[in-house]
Amino acid sequence: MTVTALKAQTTERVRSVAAMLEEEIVLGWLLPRERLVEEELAERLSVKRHVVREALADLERVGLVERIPNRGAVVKLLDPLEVRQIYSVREVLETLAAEQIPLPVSPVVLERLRVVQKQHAAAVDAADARAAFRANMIFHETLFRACGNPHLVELIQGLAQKVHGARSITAASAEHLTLARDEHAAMVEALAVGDRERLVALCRQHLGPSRDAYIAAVEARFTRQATPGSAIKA
Amino acid sequence: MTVTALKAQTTERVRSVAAMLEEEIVLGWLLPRERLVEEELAERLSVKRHVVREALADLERVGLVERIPNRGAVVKLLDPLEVRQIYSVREVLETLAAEQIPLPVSPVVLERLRVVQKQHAAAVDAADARAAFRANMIFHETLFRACGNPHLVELIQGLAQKVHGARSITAASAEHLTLARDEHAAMVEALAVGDRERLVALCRQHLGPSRDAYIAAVEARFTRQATPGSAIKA
DNA sequence: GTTGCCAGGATTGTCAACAATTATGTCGAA
DNA sequence: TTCGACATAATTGTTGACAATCCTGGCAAC
Repeated sequence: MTVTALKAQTTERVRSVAAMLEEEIVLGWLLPRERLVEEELAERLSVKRHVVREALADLERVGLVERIPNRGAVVKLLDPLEVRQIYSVREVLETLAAEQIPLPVSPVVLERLRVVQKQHAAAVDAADARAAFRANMIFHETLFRACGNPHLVELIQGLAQKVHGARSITAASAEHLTLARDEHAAMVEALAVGDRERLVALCRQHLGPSRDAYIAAVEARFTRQATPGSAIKA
Repeated sequence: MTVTALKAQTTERVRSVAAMLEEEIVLGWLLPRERLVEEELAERLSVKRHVVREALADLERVGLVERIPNRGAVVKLLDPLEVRQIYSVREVLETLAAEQIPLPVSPVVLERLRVVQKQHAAAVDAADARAAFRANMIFHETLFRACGNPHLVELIQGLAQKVHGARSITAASAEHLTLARDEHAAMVEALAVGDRERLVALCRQHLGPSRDAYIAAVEARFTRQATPGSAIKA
């Protein structure tokens, strides 16, 4: 739909391509273990192979993609243990950030959060997974940025990216999206009334569902020797 | 001195070059604000420009280097605020890791730590800054790995890398090196006797000196409008 | 004396072709 | 039929040249 890169400043195009691929992974267009062939992507995204190459290197650094020398890149499949480990660190960091947000929060931040939250809610109600994903990203960035430590925010975002591959399960699920929508609203409210305890609790709760859903999905679908009775279904 | 990359597996060479540059930054060979010209580095390190390019992209993502489109890369100068912010997160994460190390620690880890600690001590006593730097990196990686969460370790290492540029002040200082040496020994001891509280306290203390030294050095040397009486000296 | 402009040089960004490596498929022998 | 060697195809990795961009310094105009 949106032609993001028109005449970007070189390195911007790389970022743009990386972001597009990231979105496709999150939205389930690209599934775990799927091969990412440079030339193919280059043609599809209307950029040169060189750019795709750099973008894939970026995604590898982030942890969304795995690159084997001379064999190419595949979207990385996180095993449940890794997911648990990542989420446990996320919990600590997001809790920490929430605790450090100065209360009462600045009105401008609060207003921005309200706006983004409304956009997210609208996207969820319209079942627009892509818009919901984007609004969700912006919401959390805006929220955690209020803690005042950009490096902490960067870490939180990095960890979120790492499990983006895991989000393809929840990113399209109406149930999860509405839950997230309501939790966002609750967060804004807690922030508005200056209830830190509630805010922190909400942030912690917020992580659980997507983690559990992914672990359940992986254990049901992607493990090889598990679930001996059920053969491949779909 | 050491010809690290002889016939590495492509992507390994990029890592190798990035590591070399990182070392040169830490050891003060490359100073903040110094330009990193691709072709020059390529010739000096006997690799193609392409490899240097990717290595610089790596270092940019890590935060050691700043890259401006069409203008090239410079080693990043962290302002004191950033250093404080990074160290505050480091403190949380390293404390967390130390708290999660299962005690008593496995004998094999303890033995490995002892070996590395001895190497570090030897390097410090021999005033070999490079060897000390390497041993120091390995020591902390070995220590924190024992916490069992690789992603937490990765974050800790990433933050450590970010302030590597800041370490050029302390990495060559005999005073700081001997202090670090003794603290490492104390950590191993605390680990050996299973004294968690002491271990955590040591980890926390361990961070302070280099942070303070860097902030002091930056405020004395690199700020522009400060120190109005003293003109450029060297 | 200051400002604006243009040429020259240095450096990064782009590209397409080529080399190297790995996977795939076929054929023959046991 | 199964196994292994070999040829072939698909894909990544590398290279050098070229284009675009940005800084530098000098010169002229105000």
